[in-house]
Amino acid sequence: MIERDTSQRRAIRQVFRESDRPLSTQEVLEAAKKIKPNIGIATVYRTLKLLLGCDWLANVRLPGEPPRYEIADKPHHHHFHCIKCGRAFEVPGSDELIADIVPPGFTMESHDLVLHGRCAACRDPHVH
Amino acid sequence: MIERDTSQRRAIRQVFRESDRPLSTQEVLEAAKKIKPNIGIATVYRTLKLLLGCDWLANVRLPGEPPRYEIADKPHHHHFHCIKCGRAFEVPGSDELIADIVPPGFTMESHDLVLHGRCAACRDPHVH
DNA sequence: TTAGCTGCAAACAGTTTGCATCTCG
DNA sequence: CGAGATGCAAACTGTTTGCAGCTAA
Repeated sequence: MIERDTSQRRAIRQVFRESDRPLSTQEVLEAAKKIKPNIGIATVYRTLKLLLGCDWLANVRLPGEPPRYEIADKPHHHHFHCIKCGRAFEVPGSDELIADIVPPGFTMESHDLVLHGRCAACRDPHVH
Repeated sequence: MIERDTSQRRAIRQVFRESDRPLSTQEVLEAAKKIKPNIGIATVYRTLKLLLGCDWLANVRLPGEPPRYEIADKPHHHHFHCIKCGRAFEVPGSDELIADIVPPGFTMESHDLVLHGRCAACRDPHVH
């Protein structure tokens, strides 16, 4: 799927390897610019699509948020979306709980669970 | 919150009252045009925002899908998104289970849970 | 009558695409 | 050298906003 190993593509993969949370397109662009200063947004979009297509990246879609991306080989987990700083975090998955609520006759193949609240850094409700 | 009862706003509320499923912006526009043919898309957006603000409408956001809206008076529930027919269904909420996985230091205020799979009508994997 | 609402079109924001140039292999 | 990748800017799509005219109360 990946045809050539260019410095731009190397920079984008490095950005994801060094991140512990899912990144939006803009976050990828900004981080990649620190490695390859004149990389363009079109290259970010094209590379994200490429890395999704070969399953090197996975799409993280929080309802109502622009799409984010993370390396695809992570173990199953859910996401926590901070309502103050807007960042997304990983939280451990617990699946048996969810299987119980599938209605009779329905077959569940996957699920998305997103928690909304304040992350540890934004926990004080008096500060904003 | 609603200041005036105009024919456009009446048309949009009628559309939701007569729908048994969440509607996207375009679906609202098309249905409202049957009642008020020259209603504009800007009025739809403005009215949806207004009806969300006064909690007459609720936002139904399935990850990766355009936003939909439904009348807000429904009890807490999750959605099951059928990967074959694309329809969204309600499933009962089960909240205590989810509180357990919030990481230390984080504060959860709400959550979104979407199940993906086949509904009872689409359960046979050989048919498509 | 008049504050608030509407339709239109222009403005915006996020994403994709066309193209001349560049570069990996 | 040449196919494929890049950066730029223009094109697109979905949503918001400015404004002159309209309408509910």
